[in-house]
Amino acid sequence: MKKDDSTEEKILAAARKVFTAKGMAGARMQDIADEAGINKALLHYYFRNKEQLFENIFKKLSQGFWQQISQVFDSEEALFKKIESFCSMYIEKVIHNPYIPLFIMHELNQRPVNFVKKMFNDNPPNPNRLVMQIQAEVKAGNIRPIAPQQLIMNMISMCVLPFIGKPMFMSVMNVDEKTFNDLMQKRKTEVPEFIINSIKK
Amino acid sequence: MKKDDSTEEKILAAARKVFTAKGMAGARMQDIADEAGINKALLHYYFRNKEQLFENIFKKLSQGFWQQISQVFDSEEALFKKIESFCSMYIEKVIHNPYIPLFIMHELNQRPVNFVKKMFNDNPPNPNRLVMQIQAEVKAGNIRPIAPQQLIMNMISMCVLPFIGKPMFMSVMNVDEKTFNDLMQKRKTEVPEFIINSIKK
DNA sequence: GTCTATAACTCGATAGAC
DNA sequence: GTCTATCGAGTTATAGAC
Repeated sequence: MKKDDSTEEKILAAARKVFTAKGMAGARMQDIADEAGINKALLHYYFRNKEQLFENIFKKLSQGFWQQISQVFDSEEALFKKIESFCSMYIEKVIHNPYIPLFIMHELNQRPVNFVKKMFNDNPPNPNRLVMQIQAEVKAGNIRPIAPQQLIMNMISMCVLPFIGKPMFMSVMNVDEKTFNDLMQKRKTEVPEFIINSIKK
Repeated sequence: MKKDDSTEEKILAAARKVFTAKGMAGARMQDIADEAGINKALLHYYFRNKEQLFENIFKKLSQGFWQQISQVFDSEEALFKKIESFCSMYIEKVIHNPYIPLFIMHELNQRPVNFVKKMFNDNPPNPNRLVMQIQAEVKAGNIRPIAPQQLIMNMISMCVLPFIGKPMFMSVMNVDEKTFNDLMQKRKTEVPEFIINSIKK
C-alpha cells in the first residue's frame, strides 16, 4: 500500500486542509473525519486528541515554512541574486499554499510568546548569514545603508501579505480571481526588482 | 453617566478585545462577559446573539480600518508626500491596534468572497485617485514605470505584515519586545524611504 | 483497524426572580 | 436592567462490538 493511501496519511492530509482553512478553534473533528472519509473514532485512535493532531500538523507546517526560507538565506548566492531567488521561490510556494501563512500567524498569535521557540528547539531558523551579507554589502558601498532586519522584513512582507489579504485586495481593487493570480505571478519578478531598485546605488 | 461607562459600551469594548484576540470561533461569550464585568445573560439582552455582537464589532473595525486609508488615498498631497503620510499614519495606527489587521484578515478568509462587498455597500473604499496619481507620475516620467496595484500592495504589505508576524519575527530575529517596538517606530520613516528610493528616477 | 453508540462536557441561549 | 439557574445543541472523547 502506498504511503499516501494509509489511513494515517489520509487523516493528516484532511487535518491539514481543515485546520489551515478554519484554524484550530474553528475546525471540527467531524469535518476532518468527513474530509478523510472515515469516522471520528478513528481520529482518536491515531491521534489521542484534537490538540495532538493539531500540533502534529502545525509543527510540520511551520518547520517546512522556515526550512525553505533558511535554505535560500544560507545559500552561496550573491545578495541581489539571493533576493531574486527568495522572492520567486517564496511567492511560487505561497501561490500553491495560500492559506498557510495566515494560518500560522493566526495560531501563533493565540499562544504564549515562547511557543515559537519551543517549536524550533532542535533547529531554530536564523537569518544571520543573510544579515551579515547585507551588512557587508553596505560596508563595501555596493548598496545604500539599510538595517538588515528592516530589509528582510520588507522582503517577506511583500511576498506574503497579498495572499493573507487576498479577499480585501480583490474587493478593493475590484479584480477577479484570474486577474489576482496574474498579479501574483508578476510579483515573482516585480518584488525583487522593487527591492533592488531601492537598495542599489 | 458618561457614554464609556454605560453597560453597552463596556460590552462593546470587551467584545472588541476578546474577538480581536481570539477570533469569532475562539471567543467565548463567557470571556466577553468576564472582561466586561457582567454576566452572560446581559450580553444577550443587549445583543441578541454572538453573531450579532460579532458583526457589530467587525463592521465597525473594518470600516474604520479603510476609512483612514481612504482619507489619505484621496488627499490632495503630492505622491511622495502621500506615501510618507500613509506609512507613518498607518504604522502608528497599527502600533496602537496590533491585533486588528490579523483579526480582519482571518475572519474575511472564513467567509464567502462577497462578504467584503456587503460590508462596504454604502461606502466602498476605492483607491482610484491614488492609482491615477501614480499613472500620471509614471507618464510624466517622474517615477519609473510600475503598475499602481503592485506599488499599493507593496506599501500596505510593508506597513502591516510585521505586526501580523510579530511573534515569528521576534523569535527568528531574536529580539525582545522593546527592540521590536523600536524597529516599528523606525519603520514609520524607513518604509516610505524604501519605497521612494525604489520608484524615484 | 474500523465501526456504532453514547458518555461527558462546553457553550450559546432562555426563563424567570428581583 | 441585571442577576441566577438551567436547558438543549453541538463537540470531544471513550466504550465496546466486529
